[in-house]
Amino acid sequence: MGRSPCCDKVGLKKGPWTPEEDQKLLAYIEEHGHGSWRALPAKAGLQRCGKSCRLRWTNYLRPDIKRGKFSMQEEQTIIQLHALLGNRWSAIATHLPKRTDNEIKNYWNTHLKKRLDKMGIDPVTHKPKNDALVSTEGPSKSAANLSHMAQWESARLEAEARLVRESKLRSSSHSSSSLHHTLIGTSAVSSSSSSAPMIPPSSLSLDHAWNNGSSISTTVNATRVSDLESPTSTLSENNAPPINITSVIEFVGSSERGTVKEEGEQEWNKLGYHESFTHLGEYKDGKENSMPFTSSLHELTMTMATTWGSSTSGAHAHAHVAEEGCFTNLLLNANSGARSLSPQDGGESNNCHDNARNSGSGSSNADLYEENKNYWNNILNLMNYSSPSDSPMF
DNA sequence: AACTATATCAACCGCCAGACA
DNA sequence: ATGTCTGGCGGTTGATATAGT
Repeated sequence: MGRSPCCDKVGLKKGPWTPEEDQKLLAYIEEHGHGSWRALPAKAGLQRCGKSCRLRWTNYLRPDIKRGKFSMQEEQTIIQLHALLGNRWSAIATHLPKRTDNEIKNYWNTHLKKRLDKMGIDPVTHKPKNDALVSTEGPSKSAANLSHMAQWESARLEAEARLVRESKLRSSSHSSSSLHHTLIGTSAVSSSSSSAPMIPPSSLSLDHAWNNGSSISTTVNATRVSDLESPTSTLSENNAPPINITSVIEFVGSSERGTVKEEGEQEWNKLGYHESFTHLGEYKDGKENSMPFTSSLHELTMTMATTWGSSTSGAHAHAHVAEEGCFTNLLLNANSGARSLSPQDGGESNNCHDNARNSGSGSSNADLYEENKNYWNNILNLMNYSSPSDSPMF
């Protein structure tokens, strides 16, 4: 049974919106909230379908949208999240406040994908195209781990989104149709400022459970989140990392703590990417959070590969992972991450890296490290030498 | 100046999942 | 249990802008 169209297409306008239409839509939503998108066009006096109105609002008219060029930090975040989540633009957008999924998608397709491609990196797998790396555990081991972790991250994001929706419903049930409430409700995640929590209080229990569970299976059971669906995993449950929602949020928030210059004024070298990866082991000033977010996904993948890969049946190593929240800590602990990228260096390291090292399987892991290091050095160096404005890649 | 190629991005389309009757 | 409605998502298109010849 096919579904009926969202609205009667006959006589409805399509194509670019006029300022007058924008004004009508804005005025209506300011006064009444959007309510039912299907019913909105008639009420607002627009010859558009509800879907078109919703898109126009969410992608363009919403007041909490940041427009203009993406900062280097935003680019970095997109690349890393894309490596983790794939083309899940809405999920990526939740980690880039004030950016819409459509905008991120466009930016990826027109800028970042091409850039990675020209660098010889497969924008889908985020691996070098001529990747000949084959670990002794098999070529798919780390990929499988990453995929598995991505599944959990995806599930977490979905659960998070559901909780946001629930919170939105709750808040809307207590509100009139004022724009204020509408805005809060429709952008509970993406509109958060650095001082505002990105997730509703209702998700804290989930966060807590994710953080404290000793295994995914018990964690999920303990949360009693009725609609939290576990993804179908290709690995045993014991390999799954706990996901720290708060940490992931902080990871995004931390990227905003720094002075983010708009309109592409930032440069990679100002962020210290180049230095952090070319002077491994050095620690600029020793202050926590003083270095911008430099943790690489590839390093993360590497660490997961070594940690999980070597602990497939090792409860001990897994317990470490669960307790320390390695995944998100890696995202967060840029400093220690940069310090301890090499498996051979004698510098400080966090527990995750200790785990990776202690449980690693020798030379194959070292090779993997080298491969990963080269991969991200490539990305970061190339980006460093090619600011968007003068990039030879465009 | 005219034409063509390429880049950009707003908007559309089709599909899906959840809610609801 | 089933069908319909609705909102949301990701892929794609097409109009416009810009660069190159």
